[in-house]
Amino acid sequence: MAEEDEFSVPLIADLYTPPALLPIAQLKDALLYTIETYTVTIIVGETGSGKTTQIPQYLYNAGWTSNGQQIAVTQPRRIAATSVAARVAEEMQCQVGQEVGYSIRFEDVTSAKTKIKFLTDGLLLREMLVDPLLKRYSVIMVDEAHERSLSSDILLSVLKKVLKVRPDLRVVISSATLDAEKFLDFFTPDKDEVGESKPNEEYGRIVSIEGRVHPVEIQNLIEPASNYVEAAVDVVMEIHKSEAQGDILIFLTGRDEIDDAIDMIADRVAELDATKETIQLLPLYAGLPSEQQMHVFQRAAENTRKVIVSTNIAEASVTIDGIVYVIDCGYVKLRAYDPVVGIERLNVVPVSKASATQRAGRAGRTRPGKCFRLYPEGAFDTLEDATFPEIQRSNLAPVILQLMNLGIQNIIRFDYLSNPPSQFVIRAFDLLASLGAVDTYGRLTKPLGTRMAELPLEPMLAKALLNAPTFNCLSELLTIAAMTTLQGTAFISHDGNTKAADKKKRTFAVTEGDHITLYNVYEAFVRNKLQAQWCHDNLLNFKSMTKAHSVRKQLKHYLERFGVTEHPLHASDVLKAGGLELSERVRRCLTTGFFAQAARMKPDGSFQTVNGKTTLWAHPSSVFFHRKADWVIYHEILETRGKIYIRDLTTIDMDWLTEYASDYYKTKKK
DNA sequence: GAGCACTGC
Repeated sequence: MAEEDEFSVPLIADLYTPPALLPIAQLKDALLYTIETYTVTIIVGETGSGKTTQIPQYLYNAGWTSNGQQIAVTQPRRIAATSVAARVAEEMQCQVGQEVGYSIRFEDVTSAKTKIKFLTDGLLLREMLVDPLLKRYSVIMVDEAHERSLSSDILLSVLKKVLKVRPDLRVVISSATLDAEKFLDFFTPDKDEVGESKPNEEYGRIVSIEGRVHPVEIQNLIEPASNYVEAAVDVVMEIHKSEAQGDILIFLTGRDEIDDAIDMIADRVAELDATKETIQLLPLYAGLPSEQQMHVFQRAAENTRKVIVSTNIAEASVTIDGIVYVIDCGYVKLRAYDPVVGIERLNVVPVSKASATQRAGRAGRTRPGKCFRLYPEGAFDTLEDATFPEIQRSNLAPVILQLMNLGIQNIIRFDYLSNPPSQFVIRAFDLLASLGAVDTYGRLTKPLGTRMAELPLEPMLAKALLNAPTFNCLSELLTIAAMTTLQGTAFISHDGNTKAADKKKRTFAVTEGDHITLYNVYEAFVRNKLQAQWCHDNLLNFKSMTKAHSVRKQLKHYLERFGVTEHPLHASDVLKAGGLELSERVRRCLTTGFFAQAARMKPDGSFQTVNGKTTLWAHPSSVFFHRKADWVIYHEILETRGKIYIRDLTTIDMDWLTEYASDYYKTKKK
């Protein structure tokens, strides 16, 4: 499925199939005919079919860009957009940025010559704010639509609307077998909208392209594993003892399980005969610093079998060649949103059939492989066909803002691929109304609501940032907003030494809390000239800090466009701000966005929500994990293993809650 | 008291 979206490693000649030999080449004419004749074409392309790289070239050669329009190909991930653009540019013998280019946040590598443009689906949605009918494109290909990400679902919905006005536009959707029909049904216009000349079956077609992968033999356990980590370790040792050479990829659900499995395998390996083939153990998860992630791509030493123990990141985002054996625990950790309490949870749930199939396929990229599923064969049939769409598991406030800003009036009756539960929509509207982004008629407010929608930030943070000039702390809020988007990745620990990292972190910590601590970290980074070495010495993630720098710059541009700029503090401003200290102004400003996420510390160090119903805990990364506090607001709340953690905390006065959100707290008391 | 599945603008 995601054969092209891998880390940008150099192409290895013997893994590269010349385009003319790909199965898709035989279908070229049929494909072009279908796309020309039908408005929507669903491509069911297996792994290795070459759909992503070849179809845009076919369309280009067939003249779909000769009238000055472009072909857009959307990807769910940045890495995919850049690496596929590089591959296609190479095949077309041009430089990336010429006929073939890509566009992702912070990086637009396109030019006036660009005809084929790869971009993230989220960015294409943003483009629609400027070009609502996407007139610059003749064809839009939405790749990996079966993953059902929030932005690709939304994109497909708005494309359906665009097609009603632009019958000349062609939409190509790449999907897995199981939901091809669903996509086609979705795009087929309702009966009353279709004229005599265009019966439903004339609107779209499904085209299947076989892949070019090796067979993977599936083996199941007879009984369900009582402990799948232990079962996985047993299977690794069994493979190592009795199967031929080849690397092993294990799918587990999280970091703790990965660490446990690695310890257990290491113990078992120590008992082995040292003269025989040995095992190299490699963890893989998103939170791992990227240098360590890169180890999984390195060839193992002589007589060494690589065993990669991974989260779901290896299912589609990271592709590793040379895997011959896959061990699939059958579970995945997924986010679920609880609209009643307003918190997100991370739950371990059974994978879908599509996921299980994709995981197994990871064993057949280089040669025939084997997949060991740690559950009985019959259990497969009980799995869901596809992973629950993200839109049914998420806080919808950002989505709703975005849809409204695209001119969608009726959010409840909007044509979703899968309807989000109405509870989710109601909760999101409540929040947006309390922030002043929508009025009592459910319309986006101007300019506040539209500006919040345009900023690439969550609504609460966007609101606080837009309020910053009032508190004369725009520069500070820009930094804080940029740093909180890093989601805790600023601090790293070399070789798992979290003690040292915590100690370093304390040198930046302040009693006001995490936001101002993060501000101090960024300020120090800038004072030290954005140096990698300085980050390394202070146990900071250089890549993350550089990202914060880009985000800050981008946010600043947005605010300048809105006519909101930083200005020095004049005497009159000081008076307007009540002559308050900077840190208090920052904390008050944050409260104007995050008032709905307030809590009070109890003597035992835990926190309680305003309504007293829920117990929360400071995340261990917070300065309040060790320190005392009274009232705080927090940026993020997440339940994991039955305990609710809050992250990025800042102290406030209780009075500020009613000062800045009197309506919100009045209605809550009722 | 002890942690974060995965993306993206």
